[in-house]
Amino acid sequence: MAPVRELTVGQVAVRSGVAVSALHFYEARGLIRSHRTSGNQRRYSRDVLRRVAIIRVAQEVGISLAEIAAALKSLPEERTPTREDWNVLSTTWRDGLDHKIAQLKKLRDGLTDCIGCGCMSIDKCPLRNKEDRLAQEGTGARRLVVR
Amino acid sequence: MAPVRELTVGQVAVRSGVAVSALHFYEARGLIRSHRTSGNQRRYSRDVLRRVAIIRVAQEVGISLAEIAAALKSLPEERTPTREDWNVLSTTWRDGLDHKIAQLKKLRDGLTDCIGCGCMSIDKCPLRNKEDRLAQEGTGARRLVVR
DNA sequence: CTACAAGCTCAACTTAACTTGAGGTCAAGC
DNA sequence: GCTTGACCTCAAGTTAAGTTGAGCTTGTAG
Repeated sequence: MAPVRELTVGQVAVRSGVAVSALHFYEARGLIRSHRTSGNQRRYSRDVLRRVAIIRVAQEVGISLAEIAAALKSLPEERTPTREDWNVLSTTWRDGLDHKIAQLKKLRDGLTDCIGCGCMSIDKCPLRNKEDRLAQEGTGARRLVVR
Repeated sequence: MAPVRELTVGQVAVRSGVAVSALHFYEARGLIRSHRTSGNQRRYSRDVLRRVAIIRVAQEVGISLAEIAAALKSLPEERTPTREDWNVLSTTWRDGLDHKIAQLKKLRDGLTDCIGCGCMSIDKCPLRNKEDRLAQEGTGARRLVVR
């Protein structure tokens, strides 16, 4: 088969692993774009596959569609994004991702050390940085804060 | 004031930073427990603060209430959980956390290294380990699902 | 002993992210 | 030319995780 230039919604669905209804939905939300045939059917450029891949991966790590949509705004609409375009997006997210990774590591490592420590006190305990003052004594808990 | 043995729902709310309605909700879902006064008001033992802290932290890293509820099942209902009890819980989650951390790293590193590389092909690319190969059917199964 | 903040229950509403269904159109193989 | 599967639109349903509100009860400070 000769290289397919444009993809139907069904093809995108199969190749991206995302339901047709979800693709419609993403389009309605402005995350992806398509143009229409004379018969009003959607056609996608191959770029859409990469976009959808990003959308899914980002979602899996807890980024909302709204945030993803905002980030994708940095990509050009008219042309296929260049490496540089993607780089901008990636650096936009990098800090947030670094933070999230750090948080998860702390939770993973801290869960065992801290959870049974009885340190439900002031902001020493990662699990208790709001204002609970009745308990005292914080054994060496690290901070695993959040957001 | 002598150390308070039991907490009202309002006190738990203030000290945990969680709304009263959310506490009711968690109780309905079996994540926390209370007993009632003769006048039908909830009273909580201090353990509930730690439970709620865990619930919030776990939620923030993307664990659903259902999963949290399942994990909390490993804690004893009748006595204050010991360090060992919490340890069981922590190791239960550790694998999931490890996996999630790996995912995040992939996204972080992959965004820069891979996203503009044109490698939307085989499983070399972290963002594309589903099966997209031009013209080769393959109704894709979803591979990179976490959780 | 009484006022009134704090509680209680239950139902309905909210947002996110989709899915399902109804009713109708398009396009490619025979 | 027809049949059939893929598409289209739009509305309504679904799940998670709560919030909001109405109507009624409790408990405690003065």
